[in-house]
Amino acid sequence: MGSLVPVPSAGVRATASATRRVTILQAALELFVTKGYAATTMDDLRLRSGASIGSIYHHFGPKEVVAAALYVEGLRDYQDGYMRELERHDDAEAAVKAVVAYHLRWITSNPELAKFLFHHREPELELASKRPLRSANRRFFSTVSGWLDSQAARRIIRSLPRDLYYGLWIAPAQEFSRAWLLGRTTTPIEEAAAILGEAAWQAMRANP
Amino acid sequence: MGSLVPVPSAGVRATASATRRVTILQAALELFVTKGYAATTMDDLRLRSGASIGSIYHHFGPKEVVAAALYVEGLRDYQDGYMRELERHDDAEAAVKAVVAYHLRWITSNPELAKFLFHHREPELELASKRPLRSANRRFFSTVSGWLDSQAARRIIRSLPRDLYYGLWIAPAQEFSRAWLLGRTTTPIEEAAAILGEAAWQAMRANP
Amino acid sequence: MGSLVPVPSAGVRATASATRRVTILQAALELFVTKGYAATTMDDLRLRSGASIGSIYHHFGPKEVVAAALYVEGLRDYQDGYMRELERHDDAEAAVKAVVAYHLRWITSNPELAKFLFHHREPELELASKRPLRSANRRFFSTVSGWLDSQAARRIIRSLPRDLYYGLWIAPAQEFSRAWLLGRTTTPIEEAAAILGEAAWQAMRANP
Amino acid sequence: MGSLVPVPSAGVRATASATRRVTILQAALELFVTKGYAATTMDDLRLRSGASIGSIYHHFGPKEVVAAALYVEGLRDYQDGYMRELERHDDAEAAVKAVVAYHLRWITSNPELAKFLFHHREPELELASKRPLRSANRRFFSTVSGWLDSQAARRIIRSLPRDLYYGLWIAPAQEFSRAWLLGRTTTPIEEAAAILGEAAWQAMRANP
DNA sequence: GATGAATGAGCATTCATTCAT
DNA sequence: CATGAATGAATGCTCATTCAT
Repeated sequence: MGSLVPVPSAGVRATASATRRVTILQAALELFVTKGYAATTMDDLRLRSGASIGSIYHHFGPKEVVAAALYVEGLRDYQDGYMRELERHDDAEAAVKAVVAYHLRWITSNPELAKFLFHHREPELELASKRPLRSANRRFFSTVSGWLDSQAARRIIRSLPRDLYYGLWIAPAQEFSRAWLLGRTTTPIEEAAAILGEAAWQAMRANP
Repeated sequence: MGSLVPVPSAGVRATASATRRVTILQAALELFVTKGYAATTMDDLRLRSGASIGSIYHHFGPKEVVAAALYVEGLRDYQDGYMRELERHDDAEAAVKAVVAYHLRWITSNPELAKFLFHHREPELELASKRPLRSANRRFFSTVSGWLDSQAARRIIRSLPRDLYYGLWIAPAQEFSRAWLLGRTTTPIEEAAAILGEAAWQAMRANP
Repeated sequence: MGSLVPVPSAGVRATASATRRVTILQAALELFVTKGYAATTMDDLRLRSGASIGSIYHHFGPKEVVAAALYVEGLRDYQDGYMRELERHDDAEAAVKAVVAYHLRWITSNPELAKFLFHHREPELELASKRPLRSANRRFFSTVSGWLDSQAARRIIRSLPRDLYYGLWIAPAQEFSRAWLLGRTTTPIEEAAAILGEAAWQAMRANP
Repeated sequence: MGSLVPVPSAGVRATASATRRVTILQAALELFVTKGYAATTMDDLRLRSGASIGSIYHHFGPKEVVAAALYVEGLRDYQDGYMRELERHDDAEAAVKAVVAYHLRWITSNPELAKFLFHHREPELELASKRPLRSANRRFFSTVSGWLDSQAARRIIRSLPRDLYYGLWIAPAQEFSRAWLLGRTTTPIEEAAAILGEAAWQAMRANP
């Protein structure tokens, strides 16, 4: 889950440069999270990854592209898992709770990537990742909205303005994750998942 | 609410330099929010504020300090209003809901400041504001925690791990505000406040 | 000896601003010697002297002028003492040795001023002090050269090219002083004065 | 003697960047001597060396480092020649005089470097060159002191406090060189060398 | 693929100096 | 005489990016 290393398809030899690519992405992730995107220099990246400047440009091009690669690959991984939880559960209650638990699990499994994706929104970065990001987001939001709509149509989940669902469902878990990433929590993840999942369900269920 | 302009006490003339200081802060806020802290140059600030480079440095010093001033003053204003809501209401339910409404109101009244405070966490910035920030945060968290503890002791609010309260209470409203600031909401603020306040109360109240 | 404080002539009240002037000069001396002229800022001077920027400019004008005042007053004091030793002694041997002893005494009595005058030649500074300096130097060199010529004419001191006298006479003591100012000597001043005076005399005396 | 250009070993092509490095050092030397270290800007250096700002920083880093490189390489060359004279001569008298002559020769052969090393002590500069400088100086002083001690032990040279030797030996020649560098001498170097060498020997020899 | 020298626009910051109060 | 806000040219240095080898 959440790996940046593309699993090579059968019969496709993982080339040396695939390794180099991943090494650079790993270094970039650590740096972006520690110092921020704007404050990370290509030279920082050279030192940490061990690749030469020329090599970094060979594999990625401008700094923006390194960040974009990281961003898109991370986001896809997160969103894919999210949508998989929706598919996996026929029962709405189970699905709502499973997503909360998944969110917490993903973040604790990919803490660096989570910090980068969810906490370091530097305005400079937004534009870079536009193209492939839009498509990923569109797919994700239409899937989730579709699921919500169908549940609401069946009176299983409350009919709410769309712009309120996401906050009620994920935001409390998100806030808890933020604190967890900063090392400021004591509650075990499983316990938090149970409480936050239940709260999400109560907030979203249709009234009896 | 949320003004960066210190209201001059009666009989005290607002000095020219107090004006200059505020002008610079206003310009900085707009720029930081639009382009981000790292991408804002001192020359941008000079052009927008009308103050000379020398004058900016005379009043603040390094760029970091300008941002820190903005950050601290904004945060204090937000937190003061939050704590005032707790004092104002004897009834826990009313207080919980009032805080949610306050949060939404503050953000819609101070959209620029809200973006700067809540959405633009650039790692470079964190350190700068440390000293005075810590004390403000300490005061805020101990006040809020104290209130929660006393309500929990009286079995009015659920006994929960501390690290979960904040997410259940404010995070959904926060998420909604984020969307509002990006212009991606359609639900009117008052309606959102009602729904989110009620949801917060249900998530936090002690079970009957 | 070597005081920067002008002794007020009888009946002339030392004004408050004379004090201020001297305070600034003292601060400037310490700073120039510690950090160098170029690296000393007017703000350093303000902080160390306690005078406001405006006040420093009122008393001296540009930074160069502060340095020039220090330089000229210090050099005059040194040269006056030097020439006084020549007048005081009829005997050439006594005069040569007395000057060596005087040099060491002056430097140990005015260590800061000595560092400023003799060790910190920053090219930027030269020009500033030109006018009044030239006249002081001219007077000094013509006096000393006159004395040497008359002694040489009487076959008491060797006839040497003029450009060699100064090195043979003072340079060894100068070198010792440099080490002393850096705290790198152990020999007591009086002992050094005796040895260096004798050596100077042997190097300069006419052969029997 | 005194060349900043590293002589390429046979068969080793002088690389382009070695050339660039030397070009920059040459330009720096001229500028530091003319305007002083503090007053020389990186842009001056760019213009005079023909290298871009980026290239200068690529090869050296901060301005201090350029000066330090110059300083250390120059000092080593001077000290190496000094020590070679001591080795070359078995006879103490010949050695003492040879060193005086060497000093004058070195300075007249490397006038720019000599000005930089011996006359432009700007306090800002001292710290930069510390590390490699200390080791060079330590080696030099222990070699020279060792030589002096052994001569003194054999009663060939006077037993004097260590802190006086250097001044008696070299300082008069140093003072003459200073004047020579300023164009204020008329005596030919060879004549000065003879007189100053003899004077140094008389000041340092053991009494018969 | 890999390397690192070269480039130069761009930026934060400093600082001497002026001048209104 | 004293003060300190205001000014803006000047400066050291950074850094993304290119390209010849």
